[in-house]
Amino acid sequence: MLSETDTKARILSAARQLFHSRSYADVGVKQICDEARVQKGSFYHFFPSKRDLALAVIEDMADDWAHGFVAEAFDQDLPPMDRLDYMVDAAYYWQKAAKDIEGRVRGCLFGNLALEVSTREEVLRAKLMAVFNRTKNKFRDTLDEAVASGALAPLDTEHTASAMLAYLEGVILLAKTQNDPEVIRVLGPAIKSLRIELLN
Amino acid sequence: MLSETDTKARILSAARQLFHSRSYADVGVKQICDEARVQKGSFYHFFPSKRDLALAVIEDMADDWAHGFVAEAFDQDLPPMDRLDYMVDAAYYWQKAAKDIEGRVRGCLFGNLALEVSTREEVLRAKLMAVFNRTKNKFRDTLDEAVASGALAPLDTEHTASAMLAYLEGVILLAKTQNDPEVIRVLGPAIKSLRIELLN
DNA sequence: CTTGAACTTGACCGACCGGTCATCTGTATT
DNA sequence: AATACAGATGACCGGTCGGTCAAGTTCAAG
Repeated sequence: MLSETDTKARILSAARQLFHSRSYADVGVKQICDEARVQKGSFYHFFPSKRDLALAVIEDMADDWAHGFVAEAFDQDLPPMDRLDYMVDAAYYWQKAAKDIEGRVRGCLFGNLALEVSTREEVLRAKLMAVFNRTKNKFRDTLDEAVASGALAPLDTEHTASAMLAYLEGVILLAKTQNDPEVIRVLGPAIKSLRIELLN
Repeated sequence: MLSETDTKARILSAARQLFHSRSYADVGVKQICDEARVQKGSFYHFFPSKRDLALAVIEDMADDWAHGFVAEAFDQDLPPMDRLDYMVDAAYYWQKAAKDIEGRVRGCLFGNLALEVSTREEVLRAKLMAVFNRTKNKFRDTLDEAVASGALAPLDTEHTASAMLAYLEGVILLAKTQNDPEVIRVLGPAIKSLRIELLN
């Protein structure tokens, strides 16, 4: 037993790709199945609904993301503030690669989905919020470390971390709207200038 | 002559509302027609396609927006840097109103559409980019004025303006994902801390 | 009173939507 | 060899999609 064909993985991979370069509502289950060389019935054997597939795609991507370049960017061996630049660089190169290959800046899958489905799929919204929260915590830990080491003057690390995440998403949004990854390279580094002061 | 029924206006209004609280792909022409109390055929008398409707909605909204609170926020009588706070406040109250009424933070219509359709509707992407560009120019003019008056140390106003717009969109994205307008109130004011230095 | 254009109506189109299901196959356990 | 179950198949479902169209209706200009 142990089943383990790669069918489920193929579906996830195809769905991720299609959701990312088009959108959730614009991609049908049929297209995903064709792309993954799988039959409709097989699809519904693994996923009870399209929504559940999206949920799985988000989880899948969040894992890859967390163990991929987020892990690299937030490498403990890097000076804290350098990690922010690393994060921006990674975003730039990733979007640039997509543009070179597909001709389109695809933006951030999480950001894309968040704006598209938040108002009508509560489960997905909550999941995406959790992903953002985890990322924010990475930023916050980095800022805490920078403050502790004296590389950064004390500030409200929790909220500044949120602000930085927001800025990164905003910059990627603008890059996608202009279909130009250079936007990220030009605007990205300013993430380090964001500050939210401590109250009291 | 001069036709002038309000049919077209009703369609635009219904479409704006529906696109904003759901999404472009998720709202059908039929639903828009029902909401506007108009027949399908009438719809296609005024708009050659759904895409053209979206284009008109964006233009329509951009006008209201420009003559509405953007005009107020960028009021020449306000001290330049105060205009930024005004802009953030306006975003906050607007999203809060939506949340109080519909129970959902709807986010920015332009940002929502930009992430949803940029990769597959070039015309819409270009239009949205133009709207963002005009807004960025408002920011830039404000920063130029602030620098001229000595309220702000010299910096790259063009790029800082873009950064501020990106940040605002990012903050709204986060607020929508958390379905909580307070995010805007907490993170918003940090828009003034963003800086992109002049080269050389 | 007629013309013609602006506008409205609602039936209709083929394609596709998300989802279901009975049936079959392949394989691991008994 | 018999059982059982995960997985795969493809036809099928009602409904909706964006869009079309021929046939009205309304009304101002000639």
